[in-house]
Amino acid sequence: MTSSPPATRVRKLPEERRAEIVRTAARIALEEGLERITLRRVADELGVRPGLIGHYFPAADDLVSEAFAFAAAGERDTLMPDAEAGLPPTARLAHFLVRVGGDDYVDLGRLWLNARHLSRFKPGLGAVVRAQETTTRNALAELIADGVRSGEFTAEDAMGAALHILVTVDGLGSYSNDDVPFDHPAVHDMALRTAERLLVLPPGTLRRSI
Amino acid sequence: MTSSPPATRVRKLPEERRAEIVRTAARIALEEGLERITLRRVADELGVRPGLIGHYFPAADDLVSEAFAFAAAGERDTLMPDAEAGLPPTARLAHFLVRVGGDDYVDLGRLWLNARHLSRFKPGLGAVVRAQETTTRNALAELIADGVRSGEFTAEDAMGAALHILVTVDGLGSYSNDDVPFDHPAVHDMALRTAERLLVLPPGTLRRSI
DNA sequence: TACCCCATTGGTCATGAGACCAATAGCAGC
DNA sequence: GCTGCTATTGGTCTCATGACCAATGGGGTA
Repeated sequence: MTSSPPATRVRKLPEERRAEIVRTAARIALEEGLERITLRRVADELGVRPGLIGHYFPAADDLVSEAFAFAAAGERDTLMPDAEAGLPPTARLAHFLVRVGGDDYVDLGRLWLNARHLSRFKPGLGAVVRAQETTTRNALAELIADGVRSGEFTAEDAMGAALHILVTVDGLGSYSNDDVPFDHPAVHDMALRTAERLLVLPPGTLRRSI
Repeated sequence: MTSSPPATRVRKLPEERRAEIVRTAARIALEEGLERITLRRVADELGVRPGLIGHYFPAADDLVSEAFAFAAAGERDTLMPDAEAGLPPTARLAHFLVRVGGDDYVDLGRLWLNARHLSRFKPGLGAVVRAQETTTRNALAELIADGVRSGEFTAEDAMGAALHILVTVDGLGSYSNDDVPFDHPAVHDMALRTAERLLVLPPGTLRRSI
């Protein structure tokens, strides 16, 4: 009955184990929140001992920061189709904004809210958050600049337009944890409509371009 | 040396003690965050024993919710001058948006970020957050409706405009914990300029009206 | 003045966190 | 095949939390 489990000790390559730990922590962060990332919790998920996680991350906060960076970078790649994909800027922007406004975004919106708050207490996480914000901001500004060059968008200041759009996206993301968000026509597609106004696109262009 | 402090036991009226506890917890929340509200911490501030706080708040979460409600309601009264103050809608709106965009708002912006995130784990707090959002939303919509009635503003949908303004305010509030916010003309007075556009006011009207 | 309610004390207990460390066992290189 | 490095184990220690409770004494009331 009280047979202790085999406890067969598996030794992996350090990089492999480390990647596995970060990936697991990122999944926990997305599903349950950054504060649920603990040495014990990650260890349980991987079927190893907590001490091992501590071996790779002597400061638990570093694991939290890295997990957020991993999750945010991975999700951004999903949200913003690369220019290499061959899509025109209008379609790329539309993809981004539609997904960001859609139901699938709730987890990621929550994660950003989570990280932005937690960075108040964890300076390391704050640095990562700001770095991720910079990357997203630059990617969006670049996308807009592409559109201006191709004549699809009209904007004097691509970075200014990107910032404005992101403020709207983050503002809407503030309500990620409201189980019953306030329903009003003004908030429907607010990010899409804001982008169309800023880039001088006829209303409905973005949603239609998908 | 080891003289134990007198431990003079002060007995206060329940309502008085309770109010004192909530007020102290709200101050801690504003200065250090809602998660710093603990029975021990509040007890230390008041010079009483932790058990006493537990007596008034058998569930610690309820103290957190009430502290947030107290802080948010109190700060809103400061931010949004009442109609009774005799100020015209334009000046009242300008006061609100200037303060919300100013440096004094960081603490409150952080608190809202804090509460919106924490409500993921504390349903009771979530209900309070939504109630406070509703109150703010209605107050702003009412202010805008006043302005439309007096002919100062032009808006078909006062609630829609209020929502749009609040999304912008909350979006900007997302960056409350960034020690070095990204500096760009587009974010300067974004809330003010958004309000002027929505309410069909000449640019600069709001800031000038103070 | 005496009584009694209940605000307040001062503990205990269980839980879960991170940090730390000596012992162990995979596994690659000699 | 042996040896040495180190990934991994399995503990321990300390700290903070919330919940719970019996005893105490302040102060209004009879």
